[in-house]
Amino acid sequence: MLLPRQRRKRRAPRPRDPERTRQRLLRAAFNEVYRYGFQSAGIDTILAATNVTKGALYYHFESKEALGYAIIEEVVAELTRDRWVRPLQRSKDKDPIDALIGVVRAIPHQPRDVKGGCPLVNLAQEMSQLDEQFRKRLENIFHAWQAEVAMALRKGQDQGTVRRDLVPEETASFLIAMIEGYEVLAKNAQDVKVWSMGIKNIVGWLSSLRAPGNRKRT
Amino acid sequence: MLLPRQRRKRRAPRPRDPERTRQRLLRAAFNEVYRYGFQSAGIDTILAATNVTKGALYYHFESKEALGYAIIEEVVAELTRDRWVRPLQRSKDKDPIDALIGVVRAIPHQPRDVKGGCPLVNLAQEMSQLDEQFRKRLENIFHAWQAEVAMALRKGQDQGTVRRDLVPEETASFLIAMIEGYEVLAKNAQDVKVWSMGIKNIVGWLSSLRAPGNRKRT
DNA sequence: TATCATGCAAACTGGTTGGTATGTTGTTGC
DNA sequence: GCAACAACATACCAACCAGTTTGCATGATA
Repeated sequence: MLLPRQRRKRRAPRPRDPERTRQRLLRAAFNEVYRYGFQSAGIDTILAATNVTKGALYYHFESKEALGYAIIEEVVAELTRDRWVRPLQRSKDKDPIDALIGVVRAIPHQPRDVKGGCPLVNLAQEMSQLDEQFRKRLENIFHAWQAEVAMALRKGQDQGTVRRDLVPEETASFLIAMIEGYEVLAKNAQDVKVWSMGIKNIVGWLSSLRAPGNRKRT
Repeated sequence: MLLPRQRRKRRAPRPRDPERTRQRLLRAAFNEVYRYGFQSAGIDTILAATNVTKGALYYHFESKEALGYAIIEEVVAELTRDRWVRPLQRSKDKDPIDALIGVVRAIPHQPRDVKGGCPLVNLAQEMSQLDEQFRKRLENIFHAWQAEVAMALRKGQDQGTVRRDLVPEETASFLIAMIEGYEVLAKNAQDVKVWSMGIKNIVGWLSSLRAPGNRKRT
């Protein structure tokens, strides 16, 4: 029983908006997880950053894992769509290599982002081996990403702007690996310059994918 | 006070060899950290895997962090030396590109390794942003790795077997980024095939570094 | 106006965690 | 053969942590 004899004080009730509460929780949880990793992110710390109480959290999410799954499906997946899927679909009529270069250059590169690394990689690195549910959700995102890049490359092959000797899916994975790899290096160095150098090299490599006769200067 | 009236039972004393005990602790701790990450690796779990007691651990290491530092400096650094520094130094007289291809192909690729990812990346990913002491030690390893690859490339440039238009240090970082990137992808997929494909592409890229006129078929 | 489900708030709990205090044993120097 | 130190073993602890229980306010509904 909770405080049987004494009246409990309650904080002044705030306007009720469950969906808003849920979103606030997701955001704060994402930030915590982004910084400390899923396992080390504390429920209490997340709550402290939101002015939401534990009761509310466990009303919206069954468990810490459920919260983690929601972070991936709603926050991380959305990030990827924002940075890759939509930009590539918007620039459908451009040369795909130019489009890819543009997207790569547009990856956030503020000190905050570089030092924090890629949210997708952070989670994959930590959880893929430990929890199949995490892994599958992360794989969906990787797959959507790769499929989008592959589609752009294939289109370029049809147009004649991209070399025909490369396999779009493999090349897409290669590009993703390069990006994630540099993201890891830059995060370890905690240095934006490492990232800039990475982008430069990746852009150079992307240019080498142009079909002969379609070379431009970069 | 500990059990003031009752005699404590003690396990049968085992042969004393402090250095051996230390190494056993390091190994077990590395395994735990490799699997669960540093923050989530439990002291008690590590001890359970070793038949060593907490007293012994805290006799050899001041704190969990100190244990982590030792893991990096002694176990992870040694792994990198084994896989990169020594092989590259042993094959000094070979074509550096051939040597690099050999080393890349020799990276462990058993299911265990692929599913666990790269120990260096695992730790860097988790700790670089959180603990400067971890970060610096990991950076030393990355740096030694990069320097070794760069040196091989430079030697190739002098020999005329490697393209002169590339900057050895940058290209070395690029290679490392590719490897780590694929390591992340393969770990997330928990699939050896992803890794094999990565190696294939990396080897292809390495071949493209050969100086014109020195091209071989791969 | 009474009722009831929704959306929380806050105290509480049981297990885990890194770390410590202190006792005990093997070994080494004298 | 004994003191002193190195190398542990064991019990213990405070803090923390995910999750639970119960209470309560509020708006929708009857």
